[in-house]
Amino acid sequence: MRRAPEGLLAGRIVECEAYQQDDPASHSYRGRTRRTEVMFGPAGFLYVYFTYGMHFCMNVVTGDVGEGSAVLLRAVEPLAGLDLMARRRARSDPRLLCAGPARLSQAYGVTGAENGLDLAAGDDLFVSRGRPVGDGRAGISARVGLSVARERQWRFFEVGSPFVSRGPRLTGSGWPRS
DNA sequence: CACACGATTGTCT
DNA sequence: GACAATCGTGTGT
Repeated sequence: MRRAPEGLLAGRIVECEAYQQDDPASHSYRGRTRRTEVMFGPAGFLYVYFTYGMHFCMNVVTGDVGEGSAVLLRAVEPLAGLDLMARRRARSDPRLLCAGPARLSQAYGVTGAENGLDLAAGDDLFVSRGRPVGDGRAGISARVGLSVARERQWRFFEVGSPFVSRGPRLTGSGWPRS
């Protein structure tokens, strides 16, 4: 849920990935740096990183203080504020509003300014329990876009949802098996 | 200080 | 499927 001056946004998380410190693919793998500072803080805070010179991606910090773990939010099923999302994304197809970590951040208006935000502190940005993924609809696969640690099946998504991002490119054109 | 690269996306072939 | 866009970050000299 996102409450901003421009309007109210709501969505249901349908895809995410886990990253922890003992994980070559994690930003926290090589220890604490200025960029990964938030990852090593308490759980429930927002870790936003900037990549490819133009994109922001958001994570929810999950571990104990000093640990360096987080969950990357990769896709959301838009529920409210689709018009605002469409304006920010310059696209109106609901399936392309929040399907992908950078698309999601753009639709939600999340940038580096939100890095380190306490998700439990107020109602500007937070995660709450919504409609759960149905029985047998929880997909598991390797994480997307990595060149290392491909053996770790730490991507979780709702099978068949039109709102998830594309599957791992290196494994072919189809969806990974659940 | 120099340099290679990235938890991506959009567009074109 | 291929590739450009675009710059902060981490590493090495």
